[in-house]
Amino acid sequence: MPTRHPVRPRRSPGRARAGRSAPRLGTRGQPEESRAAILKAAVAEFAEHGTAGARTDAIARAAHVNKALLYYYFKDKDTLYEAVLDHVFSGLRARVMPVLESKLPPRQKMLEYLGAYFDYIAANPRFPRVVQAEWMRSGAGSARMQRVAKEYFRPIFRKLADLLREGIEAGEFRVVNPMDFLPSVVGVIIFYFGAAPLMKTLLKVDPLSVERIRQRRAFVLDFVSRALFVR
Amino acid sequence: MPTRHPVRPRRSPGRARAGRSAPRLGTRGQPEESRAAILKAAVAEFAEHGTAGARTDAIARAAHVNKALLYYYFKDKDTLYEAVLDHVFSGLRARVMPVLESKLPPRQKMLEYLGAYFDYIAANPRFPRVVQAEWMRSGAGSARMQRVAKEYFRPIFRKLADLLREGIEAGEFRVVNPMDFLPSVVGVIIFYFGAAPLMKTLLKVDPLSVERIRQRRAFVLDFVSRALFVR
DNA sequence: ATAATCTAACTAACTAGTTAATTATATGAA
DNA sequence: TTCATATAATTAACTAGTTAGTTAGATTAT
Repeated sequence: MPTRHPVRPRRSPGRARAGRSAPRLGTRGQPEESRAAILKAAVAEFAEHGTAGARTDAIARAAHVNKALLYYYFKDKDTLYEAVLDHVFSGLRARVMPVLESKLPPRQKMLEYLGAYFDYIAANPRFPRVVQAEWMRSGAGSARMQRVAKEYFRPIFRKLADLLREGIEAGEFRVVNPMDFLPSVVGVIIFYFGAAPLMKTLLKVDPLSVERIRQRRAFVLDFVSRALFVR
Repeated sequence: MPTRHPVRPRRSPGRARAGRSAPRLGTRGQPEESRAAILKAAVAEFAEHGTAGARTDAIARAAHVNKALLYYYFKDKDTLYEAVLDHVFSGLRARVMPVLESKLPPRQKMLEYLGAYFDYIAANPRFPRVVQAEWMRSGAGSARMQRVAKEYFRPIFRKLADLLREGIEAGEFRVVNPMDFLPSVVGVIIFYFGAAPLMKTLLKVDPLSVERIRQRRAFVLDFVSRALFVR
């Protein structure tokens, strides 16, 4: 028979983890911080194990929070994942939209966009993993992804399509189909970080070292520039 | 209490799904085909739901096979997934290595490689999804991924690094770090297929139509050419 | 017969989510 | 200032449902 009804010595409730150095989140005081800790832990857990593989217990543990609190702040696992997606993509949008709405000339605007996108991912190398997992799901796109697409990607995509048209008309860009060019760029930026663990074992280099990331950034901008800009 | 001990009317064993049109695999006759059917179903299931989300019941059902047969051919879910990885990557290696071992001049060899890679993925658009999920797991790379890396990626990577050196020395390629160039190329090729569902909802086009794939292929070769080849 | 191929039914373990409290703080009346 | 109290924040322990994997046997070609 399995070990149901564990007879562990019970601590008096509400005073768990007495001697810990952790600042004892929650207990009326740091609700914002508890929520944030849960979200942060969720990002890590979803990134590591995917939507289905992520364990709510593990998230709660990593956030130093009781599991029920997770359901107090977020309706269920799915809602939590949705919050993670919003966190990731609203962050991206916040970095990238100002650039796209600026009045820079096409060439410069494109370079600024690439840099902003790259920097955001480089600062949060886990994010690609969080996304990809769901990204590529279900033939027509789940209702959830539909929402994310409309809320975050459509506006960015529109601006970028405008930028491409503008640059092409000005004779600065080669003629490219946005449907081909834009996912290619995202692929170049994102894939490196996804493949980082693999590269670490294959080569003997740390693909995420500061120096490497600096080189990588330069490479990406150069790579895309050569493919897009008219010489 | 849950519905344990279901009292469904039992069919005589060994004669399940009587009136079905399915060719009734197995029962001493088509062991190869049963195995293949399981593997094929597993590819689809792992692609759609990831390692953790994939359901062995669903795989068995899709393969028109009893679940226990799945464990007869494959030790466990993990082993099945490993078989899926081997299937996917050995196929890739088979397409790509002959090109890399040929005696074509660098420029042409690179284009042939790109085309071969692209065609393999285009013919199996589910494969990127199967891989990515595991691809980007666990900081240092799981023991499983370690194996896959050594068996499939290292030889391909070596040949490609040689090709790059050769092309650079011949003055045909710009000077690029393989660590930057190669993952970029893979990203460009793969990402489009992963993002296909999303693009389908965002735009009103089928990203996987024959015509679209033809265009995409040309774009990818051109995109990479401009970034790599000296003009 | 017998060994390879295949199956219905089962179980042990896991996991998302719930429940019924418990604690701390802010608020406000006395 | 003090004390009751509402309520926001938090928890230990539990449960219902799911799922990987097993068992004990049934077919069937040779």
